[in-house]
Amino acid sequence: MVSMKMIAERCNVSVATVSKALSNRGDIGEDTKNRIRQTAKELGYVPNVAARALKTNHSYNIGVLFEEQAGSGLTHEYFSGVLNGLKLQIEQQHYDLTFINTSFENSEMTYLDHARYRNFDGIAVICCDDYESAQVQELLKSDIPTVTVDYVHQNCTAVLSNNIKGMEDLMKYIYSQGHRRIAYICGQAGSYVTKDRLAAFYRTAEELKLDIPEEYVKEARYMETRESAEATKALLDLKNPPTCIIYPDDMALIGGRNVITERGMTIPGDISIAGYDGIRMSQLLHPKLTTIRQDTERIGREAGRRLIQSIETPKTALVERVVIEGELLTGQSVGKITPETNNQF
Amino acid sequence: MVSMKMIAERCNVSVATVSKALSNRGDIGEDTKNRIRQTAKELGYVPNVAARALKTNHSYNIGVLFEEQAGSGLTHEYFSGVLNGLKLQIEQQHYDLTFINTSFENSEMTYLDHARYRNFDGIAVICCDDYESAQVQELLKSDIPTVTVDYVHQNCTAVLSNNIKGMEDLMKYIYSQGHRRIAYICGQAGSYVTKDRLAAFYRTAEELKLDIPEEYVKEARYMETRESAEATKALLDLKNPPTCIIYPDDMALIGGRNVITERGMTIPGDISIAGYDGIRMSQLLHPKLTTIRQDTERIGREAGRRLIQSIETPKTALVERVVIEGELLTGQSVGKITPETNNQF
DNA sequence: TTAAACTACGAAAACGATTAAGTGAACAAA
DNA sequence: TTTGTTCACTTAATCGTTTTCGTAGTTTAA
Repeated sequence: MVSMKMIAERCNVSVATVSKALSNRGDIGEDTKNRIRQTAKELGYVPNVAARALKTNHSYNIGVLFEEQAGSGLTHEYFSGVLNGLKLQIEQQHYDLTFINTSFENSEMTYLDHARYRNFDGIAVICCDDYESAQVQELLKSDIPTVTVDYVHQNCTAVLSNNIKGMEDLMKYIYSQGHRRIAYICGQAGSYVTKDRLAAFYRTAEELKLDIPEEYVKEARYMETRESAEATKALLDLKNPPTCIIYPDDMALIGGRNVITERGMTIPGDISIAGYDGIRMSQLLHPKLTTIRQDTERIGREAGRRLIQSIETPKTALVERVVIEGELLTGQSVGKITPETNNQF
Repeated sequence: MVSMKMIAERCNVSVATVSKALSNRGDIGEDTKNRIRQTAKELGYVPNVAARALKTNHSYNIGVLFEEQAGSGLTHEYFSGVLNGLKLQIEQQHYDLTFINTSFENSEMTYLDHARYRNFDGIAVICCDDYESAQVQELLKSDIPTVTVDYVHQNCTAVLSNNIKGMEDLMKYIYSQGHRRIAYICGQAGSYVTKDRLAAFYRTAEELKLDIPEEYVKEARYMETRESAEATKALLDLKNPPTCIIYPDDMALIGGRNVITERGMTIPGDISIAGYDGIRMSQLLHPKLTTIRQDTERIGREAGRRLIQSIETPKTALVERVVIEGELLTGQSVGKITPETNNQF
């Protein structure tokens, strides 16, 4: 490997001079600088990041926590979309992205230990089974600049998809189509996302003067088509079934959708359904799904931008709450219905 | 940050002794070793990977090339599945995973430069727009241990999904259901995957004594629903349309599926379709797709395992071709048809 | 008793960069 | 001429490890 030392010898200068020439700062003559840079290029010099990090304590590396139940997190379109946005943004700003190791078979390293070990300049927490766990909390409380997605911690800047507005938009659209009996299969309790959406669901219902019977709200984990199928069955079996069901996400919706079509009901003729996320597939299905598209790339990019900002100018760094708006995709899975339909019971 | 020096002072030994105690090698007394390890734990010592890498030239870090047309590669279920497998495997073996930077706005670093800069012990090439580009070739030819997925280079161990067997299985199953007029919308030429599948398609057709008119083979890029929709239209408009269409992948299939249903045709009543990949959604649709499930996690894991093997025992390292079998999911999108149907023209 | 061998540790160089402080030359001001 | 100031560069310390070699002290062999 070609080092500064070699360049220094070749140019008959000291290593310090080479450093100054390449980093473009410090006192150095114009012509020497050019001569050095030229030779560096000729020799194919690449700086040694380990040496630099050792000296400067600055790794230009961001750690990303991407914990995943069942080990399949990377294949979730929402999270992988966010990760992709994050990656694009930080690469643009000349940082690299390394996964925070989530395997502790033999080692006893915590997330924070791992972050220190790798000398991450900053940390992005994208997805995580249990934010309240000791390990994650230790990480969030640490003094390493950290940004979280869809989770709020006092110490960290958070980028949040506007689930409140999203749910509100969705509800109001459904209402505008004439629906008055709206059910909601929400994702697992304990998640911030669920909490926000559920609160928005109830609040909007109140605003619209809708009565939401207790049995209209079921729980099914995100992405779990079986659970959403079960919940759908329960809803359809009610004495007064809803005219529209909102699902935790587009994938979970499919589970319910299958139950509905198996029963010979049509969408949106006999019942309307709405999803969340706006995954690619949602706009390819027939009928196109009514859903909220989340701008995953934007979420990831904002997270990256803020994180690097707080790394590079710590004094001006604020703990911010950045909210990214979703977009209502009306699709065709929520149909127009007449008032009578709502009162058929 | 607590360093070896601090531990050394606290224990009244030299730094060298601490190093030996913690690395568990070298000559050292049993009791001193324990004393040192104890203090290290108490102080919360974490090794400094930069210093270690600088000295040993071993970063315990794997670079992954994940290049992505349109910047959305991470959301492709196949690739993200492979990446996930890779991540799981190498973390198990105490390596970390860092993305090879694909942004060159201001910098002029090539992939290889970036790999050298980060001192990657090994490289995994998971997905890549153009394997033949100078940059990628430079990387593959370099002396850094490298493993490729679904691409073969003389220097590198390759992990390959068995596209040949997969296509053969698919064809034979379709044939067994009575189909004799089988069309294939293949992915973009230039990809190894396409080449293999296309060759297998023709070879199996020959074996089955099937006649494949030239117009039965169309091209549409992977994941591109519009292009597959166009190709489907062309096929349906033929004087002698096929009774079954094989798509580049499950996602592209949806494009074709929509065209078919828009024309009022039923699947598999009026026409049969088959996909590839076996994405989650494929088994949730009605009818379930006939497709080949690729074992993405296994592919990723194998890639990781072989890569680390060739890093840690370079002498025994072979350039291997590891083939991972897919699995036929029969689904219901390919229907049984009678001989007459095949000869209706 | 003496030499050889072994044990347990320390001293010091090295990895490749950064950076504060120092130095000699050139030049300007007094 | 002397003094002070810039300029352009060098010296040398430093970051936290690893690793080779050296060396006391102890044990064993002759």
